Amino acid sequence: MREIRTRMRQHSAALPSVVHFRTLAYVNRHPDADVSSLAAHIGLSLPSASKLVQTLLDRGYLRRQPDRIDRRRSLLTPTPKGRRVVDTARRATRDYLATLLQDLPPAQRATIIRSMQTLRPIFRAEPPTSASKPDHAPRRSKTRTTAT
Amino acid sequence: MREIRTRMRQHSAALPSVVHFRTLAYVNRHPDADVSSLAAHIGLSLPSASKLVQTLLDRGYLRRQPDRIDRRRSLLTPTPKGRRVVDTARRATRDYLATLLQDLPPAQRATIIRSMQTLRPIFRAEPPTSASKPDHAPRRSKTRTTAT
DNA sequence: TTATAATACTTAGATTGTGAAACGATTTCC
DNA sequence: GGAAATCGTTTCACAATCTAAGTATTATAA
Repeated sequence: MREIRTRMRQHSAALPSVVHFRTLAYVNRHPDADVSSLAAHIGLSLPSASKLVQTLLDRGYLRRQPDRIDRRRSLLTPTPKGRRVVDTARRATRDYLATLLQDLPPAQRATIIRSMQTLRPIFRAEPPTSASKPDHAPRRSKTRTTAT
Repeated sequence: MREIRTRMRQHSAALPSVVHFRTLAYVNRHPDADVSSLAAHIGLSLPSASKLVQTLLDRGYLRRQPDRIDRRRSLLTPTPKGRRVVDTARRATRDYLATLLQDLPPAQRATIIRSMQTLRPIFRAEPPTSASKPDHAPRRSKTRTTAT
């Protein structure tokens, strides 16, 4: 499973860091994303998320617009370029996995598929317990919500 | 699967970063570990690995001894404390997963187990392609073996 | 209505982790 | 025995992160 991520990174070309990629993936999936929710999702402090957004913005992966209703918020949306990066990486990963599994006898593939179907809802449901999915964020402070 | 890691980190208490944890896990599993092989495994440059080792050494997780045969090498071994950290995290993760899956009907659990047995050798075998399993290492240089 | 508090974000400064380059020590090869 | 390769550390610069402090906006309440 670790290899899945490695692959994703290898194919995401211009996007250096995991954090960058996760940010784009999140923004892709959440049309109402703002800086705070991003910070929570990535497991980053708000200032860090703010700078992260700024860099991604500078590099043309992201757009930032003030929310019309609450003008304190910055709404985040991917640019076409940003969307392309995520799509490409996803596709590459899928292809890689397909290659890896293509020689398995159909029965075993079926078993795997059934397992995944069982596991998906379980892992989808659980994460809330572990706060805001702070996968790659050490968070050293006393305010730490999650990691370490 | 991401959650597995999150959990491991949550329970590893005093060990802040993923890199630190992976380092200890590697050293635990490879009695002949030296700085270079660690760097390769973690996907870090040699200088970074060297510093990483120094920190872990300062914090009492690791020992470093010159190799008797080749005195250029520094052999790395975990201290009891380092071993404990890995063991504890592993156990906690296992318990967590067990809890998560305990309510599944036995048939489904069996399916998952069979899947894992199928997948394990595949993922064990593949990684070489992606160089030295550089999971969490962006590696910005031209010498980059993997990431970005 | 206006003042106070809370929220969303940004900026500033310090710390840490990383890599490249350069160096020292040791081993290998000719 | 000497050149080349290997292993590791040190030095320096840069990027990412955090905390603390500041700004702007919205919510609350007197």
